[in-house]
Amino acid sequence: MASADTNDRKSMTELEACVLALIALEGPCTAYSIRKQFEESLTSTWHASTGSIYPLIRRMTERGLLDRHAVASDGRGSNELSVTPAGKKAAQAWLKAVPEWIGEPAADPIRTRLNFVRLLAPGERVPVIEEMMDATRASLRRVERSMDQLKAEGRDVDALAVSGAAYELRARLAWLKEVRTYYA
Amino acid sequence: MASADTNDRKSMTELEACVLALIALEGPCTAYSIRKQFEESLTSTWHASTGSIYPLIRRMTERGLLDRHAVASDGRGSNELSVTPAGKKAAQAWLKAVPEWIGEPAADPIRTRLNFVRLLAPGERVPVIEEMMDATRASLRRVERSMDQLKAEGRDVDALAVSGAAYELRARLAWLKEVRTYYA
DNA sequence: GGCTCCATGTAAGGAGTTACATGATTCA
DNA sequence: TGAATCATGTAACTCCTTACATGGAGCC
Repeated sequence: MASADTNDRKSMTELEACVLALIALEGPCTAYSIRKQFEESLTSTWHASTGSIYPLIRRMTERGLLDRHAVASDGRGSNELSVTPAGKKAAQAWLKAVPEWIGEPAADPIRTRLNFVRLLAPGERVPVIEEMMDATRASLRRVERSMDQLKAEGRDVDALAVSGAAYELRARLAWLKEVRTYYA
Repeated sequence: MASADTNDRKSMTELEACVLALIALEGPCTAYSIRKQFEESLTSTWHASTGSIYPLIRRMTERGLLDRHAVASDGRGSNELSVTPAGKKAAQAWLKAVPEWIGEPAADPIRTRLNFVRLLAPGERVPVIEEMMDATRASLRRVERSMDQLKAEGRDVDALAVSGAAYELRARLAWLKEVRTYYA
């Protein structure tokens, strides 16, 4: 049947797929620049620390998904990374194969915590909820600022992608407001 | 200065805190029942597989946060777990110490993927987006069903907690609709 | 000459996953 | 008596994190 070797490589982690897709989309770039982009990302989930990114790139190169070319003019040993045809295919396959679990609510540490808010003394609950609202509002401001900037740069597609986070944060705020009313 | 020993234990992971808070809230229960609760939870983030839950409980017991009592009447070696006073304090401290990052948008694999949707051929984008919408709708139905059931059981507090997920999913759908329009 | 950024990497360790292993209880 | 469920655990492995280590490039 199908060759278990070329096709059937064990599926990628989210981080691997994410890095691969990023390189596929943004063209040749260094590991360092990828790391920076993750660092500046609004969701801190993706840290892409050195200890994860360099081994990851080695793995992907060994699997034939990435190519690396030393930048001749740079004495620092810079490597430009680009996707191989197989790498591009893999990134597209990752996008097209929508897993069933993907529709699930995202893991939100605020929701997790609020499941247990009754552990606090009655008077302590509302202040905690309000701290969470403040943190969410601060985050929302950052997201909106980032959207404005992207729009100003004419990067409407990226602004639209980021707006997903804004939708989420506004929904969270609406919910927290309801929860606060309940515990007030 | 402050005793580094009693107070200063390295902060808990989300899973540890979650298990601790769960035991604190739901009273004595077995590791098995905790595992079941996580399995049935609507967010599959928390698997709490045997390989994580049992070592975790041992760690927490060693740290003096949990107590375990063998259930005498059970020949299966069942252990009832309960929180120690220190454990309850730790759970409350976890809830009260709202970290700055908590306001950030949650890591949503759908948002992650949609950042890269331009990697697909133009005709492939909308179908993928619609699959994601379907998956989200299915999830929303499950969440709403679960809320109805909780309300029917008079567990309004729990229903309110779950409704946070409904808010998030509806926001995601609204955003996906906008994205679909853009790519249509 | 020294500071900051660019750039790549390793080492030790933690936490979680899957798969395996074992055995009691309950119910048809 | 056999199957499903209750119940606890270990072993091997993967990935990620933090902290460390190294050195060139650009600028004042």
